[in-house]
Amino acid sequence: MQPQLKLENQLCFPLYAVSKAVTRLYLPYLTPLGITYTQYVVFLVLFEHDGIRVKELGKQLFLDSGTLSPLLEKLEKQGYIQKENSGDKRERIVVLTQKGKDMEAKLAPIPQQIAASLNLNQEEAQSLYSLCYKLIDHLEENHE
Amino acid sequence: MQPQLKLENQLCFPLYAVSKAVTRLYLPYLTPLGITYTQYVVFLVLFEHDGIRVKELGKQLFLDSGTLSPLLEKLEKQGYIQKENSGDKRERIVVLTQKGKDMEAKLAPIPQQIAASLNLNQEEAQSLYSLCYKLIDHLEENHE
DNA sequence: TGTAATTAGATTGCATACAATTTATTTGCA
DNA sequence: TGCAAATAAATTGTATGCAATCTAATTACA
Repeated sequence: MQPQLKLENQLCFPLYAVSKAVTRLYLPYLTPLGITYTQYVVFLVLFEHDGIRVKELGKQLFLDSGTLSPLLEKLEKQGYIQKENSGDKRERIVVLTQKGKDMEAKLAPIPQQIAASLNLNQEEAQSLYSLCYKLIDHLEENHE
Repeated sequence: MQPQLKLENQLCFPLYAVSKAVTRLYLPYLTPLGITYTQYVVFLVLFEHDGIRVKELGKQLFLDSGTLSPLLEKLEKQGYIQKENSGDKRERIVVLTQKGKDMEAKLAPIPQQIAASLNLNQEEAQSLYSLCYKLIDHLEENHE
C-alpha cells in the first residue's frame, strides 16, 4: 500500500488517540461528581471568568452554541449555573450559583492526580504543551 | 482561583483542542469524498489489513463496537466494504470491495497536503509524534 | 431614519464516543 | 461430556461536536 497512508506515518492519529486516552483518565474522578469532561472544562473557564458570555465561553473552548446550548441547559437544570440577560438582549451571561462555586474545591485535586498518572517528566510535558499550542494557534488563526 | 485549575496549566486541554483542530483540517478533503474523519482512519487500517476482524480494527483505532458497528454499516451500505463470516461465527471479517480499494488512490494525496498546512518542521512533528505515542502506550497499557 | 447586513444564541440533523447490556458462540474445565 | 465463564459483535442510552438553519436583536450606512 501507499506508505504515506499508513496510520503510523500520520500525525493526526496519535493526536486523536491521545486526546481520547487522556480524556478517559478523567472519568474516574468526574463520574462520581456527576459531570463529563466537557462539563469539566466549562467549569474551569467559569472559575476564571464568572459571568462570561456564551460566545466568549465557546471561543475559549473552541466549541460552538450547538454544543454549548444543550450542555449549559443541563448544568442549569442541575443547579450549577444560571443564565442571565445582559444589556445586549441577544447575549446571555453564564453565572455560577453557590453550588457551582462549590465545585471548585471538589475539582482542585484532580489535575495533580492526572499529572501523576502520566509518564512524562516536566520537560516532556512542557514540550508537548508547547507543540500543541503552536499548532492550535496556527490552525485556529485561519479558522474564524 | 486555584492556579492548578487554570485551563492553561492543564495538558489535557491543548490535547483536546489540537485533536479537534487537526481533525477539522481534513474536512475539506474528506467531505467531497463523502466520508468522515473516523471513516477515513477506518479506511487506512483496511488498506493495511484487509480482511481484519471488527475486534482487531477496534484495537488499532481505540474504538469499540458501539462506534464501529453503525460506522461499518454505513460503509457497507455505501458499497465500500462487505462483512463476511469467519470460522468463528461470533466474529465478522471486514473486506474492502473494489469501490473500497479504489478509495486508496483518492486518499493518497491527503497526508502530504495536511502536513503542508501544519506549521511544524520535521523535528517538531517527530517530537510531537513520539510524545503522543509515549503517552498512548502508557495509558492504553493500563486500560484493557 | 429606515432597512439591509451582522451578530448571539437556540435548534436541527447527522456522526461519533463509549459505558452498559444483550445475543450468539466458543472455551475451559470439573 | 456438560455447563459455567468468556468472547465478539450488535444494540441501547447518553453526551458530545459541528455544520446548517432559524430567530431575535443590534449595527451600519445609504
